[in-house]
Amino acid sequence: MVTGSSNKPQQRRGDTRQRIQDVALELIAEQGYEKTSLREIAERLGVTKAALYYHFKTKEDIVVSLFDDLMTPIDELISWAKEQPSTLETKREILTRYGVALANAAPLFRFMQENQATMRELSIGEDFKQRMTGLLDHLLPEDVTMTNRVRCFSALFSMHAGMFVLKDVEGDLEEKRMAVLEVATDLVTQAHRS
Amino acid sequence: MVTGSSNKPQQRRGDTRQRIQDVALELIAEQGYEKTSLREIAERLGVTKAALYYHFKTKEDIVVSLFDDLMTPIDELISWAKEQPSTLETKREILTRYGVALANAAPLFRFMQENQATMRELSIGEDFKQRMTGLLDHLLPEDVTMTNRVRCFSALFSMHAGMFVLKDVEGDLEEKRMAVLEVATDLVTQAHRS
Amino acid sequence: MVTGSSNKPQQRRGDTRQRIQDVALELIAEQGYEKTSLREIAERLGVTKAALYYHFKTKEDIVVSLFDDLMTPIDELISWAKEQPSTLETKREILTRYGVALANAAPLFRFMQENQATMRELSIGEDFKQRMTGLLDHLLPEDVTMTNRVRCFSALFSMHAGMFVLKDVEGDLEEKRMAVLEVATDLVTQAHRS
Amino acid sequence: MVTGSSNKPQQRRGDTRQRIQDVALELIAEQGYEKTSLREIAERLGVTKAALYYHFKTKEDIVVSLFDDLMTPIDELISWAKEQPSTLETKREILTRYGVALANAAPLFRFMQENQATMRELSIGEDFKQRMTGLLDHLLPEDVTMTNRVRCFSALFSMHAGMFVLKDVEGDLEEKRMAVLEVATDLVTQAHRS
DNA sequence: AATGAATGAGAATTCATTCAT
DNA sequence: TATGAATGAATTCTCATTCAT
Repeated sequence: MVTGSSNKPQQRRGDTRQRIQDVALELIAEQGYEKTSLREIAERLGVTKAALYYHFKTKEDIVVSLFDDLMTPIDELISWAKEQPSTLETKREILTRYGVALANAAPLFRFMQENQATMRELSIGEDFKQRMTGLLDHLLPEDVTMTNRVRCFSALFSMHAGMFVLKDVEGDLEEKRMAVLEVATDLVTQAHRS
Repeated sequence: MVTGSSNKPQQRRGDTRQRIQDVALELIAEQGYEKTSLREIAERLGVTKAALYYHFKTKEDIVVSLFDDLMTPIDELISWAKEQPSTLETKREILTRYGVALANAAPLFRFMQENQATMRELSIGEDFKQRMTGLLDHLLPEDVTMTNRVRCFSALFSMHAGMFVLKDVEGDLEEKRMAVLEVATDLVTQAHRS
Repeated sequence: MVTGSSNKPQQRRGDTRQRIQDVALELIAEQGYEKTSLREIAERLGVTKAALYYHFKTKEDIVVSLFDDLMTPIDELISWAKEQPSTLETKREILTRYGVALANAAPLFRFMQENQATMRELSIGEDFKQRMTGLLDHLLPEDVTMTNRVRCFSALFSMHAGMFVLKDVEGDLEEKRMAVLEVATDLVTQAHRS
Repeated sequence: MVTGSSNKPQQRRGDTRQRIQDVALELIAEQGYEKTSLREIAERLGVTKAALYYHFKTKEDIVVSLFDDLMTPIDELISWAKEQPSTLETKREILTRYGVALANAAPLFRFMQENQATMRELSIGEDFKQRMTGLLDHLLPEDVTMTNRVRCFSALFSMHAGMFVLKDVEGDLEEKRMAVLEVATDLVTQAHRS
C-alpha cells in the first residue's frame, strides 16, 4: 500500500495527506475515534500535530474525508440499481456488488460498526443512514410487510457486521464471505417470494 | 424510569448508588462512553464528582456494574438451554426468551451496540462475547456448515441490532419486535432443516 | 507488639489509637508523609477514615503524636547531661545513651531523616532542632572553634543518619552500631582535645 | 541566579525549558517535591500548565532532568579518581573537588537531602547511591574495617549534609565550608592511617 | 467508639487547536 | 509544506476533612 520508492525514512513528499488518512483509519478502526489522538497519528507519521492542520481543518475533518472515498461506490451502486428492473436477479446482484464494496473498504466499515455512537455526532452518520435506506428501497419487495422489511434490513446489516463478528470463527475468509452473501441472498429471496 | 415518587433533587437517601447507575446508563447510551464525563453525571445528579468515587472505584467500574445486572438473565437462559433437548422447539424458545431479556435491558444493549470499540477495552467485551458464543452453541444444528453458522449468528445479531436500527422506521414497537423475532426464528429454523 | 488476646480478626478494642500510630509510622517511614494517605492507613487497619478522626484531630496530629513518645527520652537525656560535669567521660556517655534512644525509635528517625522537607512545615521540625542544639551544647568543648562545632555536629548527625545509610552495607547490625558510635566518640574526643 | 538581565515576565523566548528547570528547582528545594504543584511552577513562570507538558513528559521528568546536569561533574570526578594512585593526597583532593561540585549545585543537594523518601521512588535515588558508592571506593583504605568504612561514609555524608544543617549556625559561609572540609579530611586521614 | 455518605479543593495529565515563523 | 511553542478547557482521580447517626 505504501509505494516507498525513496529510501530516506521521512521524505516521501506529496503523499502526506494520503498517509495521514491511512494512519488515521488504521488507528481509529483499532481504538475508536475518541481514543485516537492527533498526537498519536502525528507521532506514528513522524510529523508534528501542526502538520495535520495544514492538511485538514479539524480532527473530524480527517474522518469525514475517509468517508468521501467510501460513499462514491455506494452512490454508484444505488444509481445503477435505479436503472435496473426490480427483479430478484437485480437484488441478488445488488448484494453481490455491495459485498465487493464492503470488502474494498473493510477497515472503514469496521470503524462504522464499532463507533456508532461517534458516527451519530459526526454528520456522516446521517449521510450513511440515507445510503442504507436508498439501497434498502431497491431490495424491498412490492408487498412491504414489516417482516419483509426486517428481512431486507437484516440482510444488509448481516453483511457488514458479519465480516468483523466472524473474525474469531475458524475457517477460510473467502468461505465466510460466501456464506454471509448466501444468507443475505436467502433473506432477500424470501422477502421477494412471500 | 426512576422509581422515586418525590421530585426534590437532593433528598433521596440511600439510593445514590442506584441513581448513579441510572443516570450513567442514560447518558452513556445517548452520547457514548468517552463523551460522557463524570462531571456531567454528577451534575445531573446534584452531587459532586467525589461522591461518584465514594460509590465506584473508577469510571469503568460504573459501566461494569451496569452489566452485572444484565449478565444474570443471560446466564440463566444459557443454563436453562443446557438442560433442554436440542429440538427446534427449544431453539425457538431460546430466541423468544432472549427477546424478553433484550427488551428488559434495551438501553444497555443500545450502549453495547453503539460502543463496541469501547467495549473491547472494558473487559466486559470479552465477557459478553462468551455469552453470545454460549447461546450460539444451543442454536446450531447438528450439521454445522459455515452457512448455518452464519444463519444462527445472523439471527442473534439481528435481534439485538434490530431494536435500535428500526427506531426510525414507522410502525408499532411491538409489531417490530414480533417481526424481528419471526425473522430470527426463520433463520434458525432453516439452519435446523438444512 | 500486637497483644492479640482475642481471636476475632477485627475486634481488638481499646488499643485502636495505638494501632493507628503503629500503622501510620510504618507506612510513613516507608513511603513518606505526603504519599501516605489516611485511606491507606484506615484500610490497613480495617476501619474507616472517619474512625481516625475520632482519635486524632488531623493527619498532622497523628504524626505529631508519634514524636511525643520520642522527645521524652531525649529531654531526659538533656536533663541528665545538664547535671553532669562537662568531662570527656560525660560526653561519651551522652553519645552512648543517644545511641540507645535512637535504636529504640529507629523508624521514627528514619522518617525524620527522609522527610526533612515535610518536617519543616510540621512544627515538630523546630522542636527537634532545639533538642539537637541542646544536646550539641553538652558535647562542645570550651574552645568552640568552627571546626570543633562541625566535629560535634557531624558526630551527632552521623549517628542518626548512619543507621539507615549503612542498611545496604554487609555486616552485622550490632557491629555497625558499634562502629558508628566509635566514630562519633572519636569526633567528640578530638574536639575536646584540640 | 537567573542570568537574564530583563525583568519583563513574558518576553524571553527559547529559554523556557531552562526557566522551568530553574523555577522547579527553587520551589522544590523550598517546599519539597510533592508539595510543589505544576500549577505553582507554571504560575510563577507566567505560562500554562500545558506549556510545561510541552517541554517535559511528566512532573517526575522535570526533576530527573535537573539531576542530569548534576551527575556529570560527579561522574567526571570518579573517572579522574580512577586514574590516580590511591594515596592520601589523592583522597584529600577528591574531597576538595567534591566540595566544589557540591557548592555548585547546592540547591539540588539540598533537595536530595530533604526529600530522600521521594528520591527513593524517583529512580534517580538509586543512580545517586551508586555514585556515592563509587566515590567511597576511592576513599577507603586498604584495611577495610567497619569503623573505617563508617569514617569515610561519615566524611562524605557530613560534607553534603553540613552545608544545610549549618545554615542557622552563625559564622561566615566560606569559613563553614572550610571547617566541613577539614573535618571530612581528618576522617579520611584517620581511616588511611589506622 | 465508629460508620456511611458526602464535599471542596486540588492534583497530574491530555487534547484539539492556533499562530508566528 | 511544515514546525515550535503555547493555550484553554477538559478529564479522571485523590485527598483531608466533616457530620449526622
